[in-house]
Amino acid sequence: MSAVDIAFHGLRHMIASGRLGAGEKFPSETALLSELGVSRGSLREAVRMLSALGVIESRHGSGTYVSQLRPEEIMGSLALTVDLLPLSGLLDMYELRGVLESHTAAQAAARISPEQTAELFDLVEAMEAAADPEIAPELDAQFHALIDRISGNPTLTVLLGVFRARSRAYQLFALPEGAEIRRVSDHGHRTIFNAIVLHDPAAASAAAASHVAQTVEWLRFYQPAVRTP
Amino acid sequence: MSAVDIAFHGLRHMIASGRLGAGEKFPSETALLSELGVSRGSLREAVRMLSALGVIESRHGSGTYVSQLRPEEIMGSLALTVDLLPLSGLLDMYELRGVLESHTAAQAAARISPEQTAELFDLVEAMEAAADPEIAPELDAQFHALIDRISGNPTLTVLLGVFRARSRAYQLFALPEGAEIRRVSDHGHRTIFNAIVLHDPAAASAAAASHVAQTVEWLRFYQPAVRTP
DNA sequence: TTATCTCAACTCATCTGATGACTTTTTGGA
DNA sequence: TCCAAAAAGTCATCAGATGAGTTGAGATAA
Repeated sequence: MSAVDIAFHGLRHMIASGRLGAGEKFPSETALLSELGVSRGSLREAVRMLSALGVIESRHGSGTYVSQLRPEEIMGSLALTVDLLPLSGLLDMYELRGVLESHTAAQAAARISPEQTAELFDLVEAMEAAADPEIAPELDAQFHALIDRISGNPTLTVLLGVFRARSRAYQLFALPEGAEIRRVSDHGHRTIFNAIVLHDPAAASAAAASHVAQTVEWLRFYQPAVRTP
Repeated sequence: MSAVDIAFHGLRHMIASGRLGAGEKFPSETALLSELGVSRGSLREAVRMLSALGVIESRHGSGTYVSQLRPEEIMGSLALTVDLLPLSGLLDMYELRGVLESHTAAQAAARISPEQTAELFDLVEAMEAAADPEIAPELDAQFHALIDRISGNPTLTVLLGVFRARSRAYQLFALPEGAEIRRVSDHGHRTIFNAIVLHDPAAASAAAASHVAQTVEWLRFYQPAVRTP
């Protein structure tokens, strides 16, 4: 077991064993060095690992703390990695996304309030009216994010946000066929919207699944290159 | 932007930009130092971060490589973190698990082969017959894992495995009420099994959802302490 | 020629010491 | 009592040295 592994599991165990709870502060670097029996470099690498995973946070000048350990934060750690997956191996993940989108759409249909209905309506209208090819994808994301939020599960909201950001990088709307794709996409949004507003979970679920399936079709067919800013 | 951030995003960009593909080797530490303009310590911390996220791998004496970038590997990086979440904030995640279990059960019902049927049957029988309280949870895990595998999506298999490992740490069967819990649990398994064997996706989906919901009920009611080995 | 062994070069792993930068607490004065 | 400056504590970063594992070229023997 390497020095970094010792430090990593040592730190992790402090949380798993209940010695430290969410938000609590670790002993100082110096104290941890002697407790874990590794050098400062190894300890710092272990801290960075747990930090990348969203489990702990280091604050310069203050100390190192256990994070709030909220599921949505943990899922958020996927954001920087999902973008790196090649399109080829991504279809499994789209199946996952389809299942989850169906679920949030159904939940939203069951729970949406009048105020939220108005908000969602505004987004659909704005999306269909958007001429700017920069704005359309942004509204698209907002539309789906709002549905996720209405469904009431922050973890799912974050996870689907991660997936969606990945899709957006492909910029389907910017393809030569972008106009037609947008037309079909907007129609899909309208279908989802109608089902949700009518409080029809089954229809919303089916519409969302179909919407994702459509996206997968486009990606498989066009295989657009990712934008690398 | 801190030195580690510079190194982290620099490395990440080498993959995102396509300069390095899955399995390819990074330049040596020394070469990266001058390219990224940070010290060895900072570079190593950044490498560890990406390594913890499952994106790259360092091999002692050989070099640092991009991982295979398979979705299931990325999801696997959650294994060490989900176990740390407190029960209180875990219900959102169980909703996620319920949705996914329903899906894999339905998929399995649609796709199961005769050989797989026999295999699954053996597991159900063994589980109901298991007297040893150590073996029962293991067979339980195998039963669900097999269903996931039959459903044909490695990413989902890994993700659900992570969630299930989390549940197992609570050792419901070891409670005073364990015998009754096992009886109900085994009945749930039998229901799921029957639906899958009958190629009835809808029934399988419902049975799986109910099985997860039952688990959540138990956890909420008993709030057992985690086992910390 | 082919197979195997040896060793040098290359690579990551770890430790140590020193310095900088930021935050929090304490302290002293108004 | 309030506020600002000082001090203490903490993480951030760099640089150098040494250890340990891997790899491949070249020597050697079959």
